[in-house]
Amino acid sequence: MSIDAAGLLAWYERERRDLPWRDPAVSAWQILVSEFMLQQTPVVRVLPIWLDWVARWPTPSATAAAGSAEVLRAWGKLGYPRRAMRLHQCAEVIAEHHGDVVPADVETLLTLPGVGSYTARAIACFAYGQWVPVVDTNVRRVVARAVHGLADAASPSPKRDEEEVAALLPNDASTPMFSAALMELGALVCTARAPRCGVCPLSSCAWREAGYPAGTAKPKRVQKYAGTDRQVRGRLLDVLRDSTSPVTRAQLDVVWLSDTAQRDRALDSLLVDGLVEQTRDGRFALCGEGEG
DNA sequence: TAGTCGTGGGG
DNA sequence: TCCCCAAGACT
Repeated sequence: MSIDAAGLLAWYERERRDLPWRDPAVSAWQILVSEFMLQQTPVVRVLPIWLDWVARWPTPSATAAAGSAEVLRAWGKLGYPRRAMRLHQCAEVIAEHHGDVVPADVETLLTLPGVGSYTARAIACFAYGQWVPVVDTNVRRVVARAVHGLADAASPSPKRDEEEVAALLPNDASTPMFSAALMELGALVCTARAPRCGVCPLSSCAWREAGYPAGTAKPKRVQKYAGTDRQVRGRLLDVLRDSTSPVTRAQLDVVWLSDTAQRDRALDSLLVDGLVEQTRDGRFALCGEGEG
């Protein structure tokens, strides 16, 4: 079974969200920035950060010229701050080795820090209009349901997933819009929880035709957040983002009093990740403080 | 391959 | 309240 491209595209024209990075005037770099920010992060939280970001640093070289500490501050509480460091590194590589132009081919894109199988293809497709499959969690879910009649996608397998989606793509200039529409359908209608099948534009869906069978996949264990090292890291970084001068160990210690071993482990991991650095006098700061 | 890595909103 | 989830990458 294939996907009803005509129905999908008509629905997309009608219902698509008016997201700023979809404006045709937006540069490949700014699309790349949006893709980094959107990794595992809802659109509504990315919007304000992205708007400020591209106004402040519109090009890779402008981003590279900023210090990584300022980049981490601009990232704010978007989450997964290692993405901000990788975005900064990505800007440096593009500025230094690619003439300040985002590469257009998937192979080269895959060499960039923080660019994996999804992001490389999203840039090639949405920024450069290339015929390449773009497979994110939304696309995998839509295909699992509409094509295979399954409630949930199997565990990701990039090569296999991309081959399968490639076979569904239209062989014309509508490919980028088709991929954007598949993702949009997964985000707005064919959602993970409480899908809105009553308003689905697809003329055929294997899952619907099978009577919406429940999923059989074993429930993937959801990772807790409260009490984890990630929460401790978040609190430590919060202190460092709010201070333009290095802070003492004591100023960091107060954010996590219940488990000192865990607190030490979290701080050490931030140092290892290159998000935090220690000054010669033993205080702590965001990495790259004073640069840029 | 499975675990790690933030954060906050909604059911 | 608690739990699930949101345009993944990396090890």
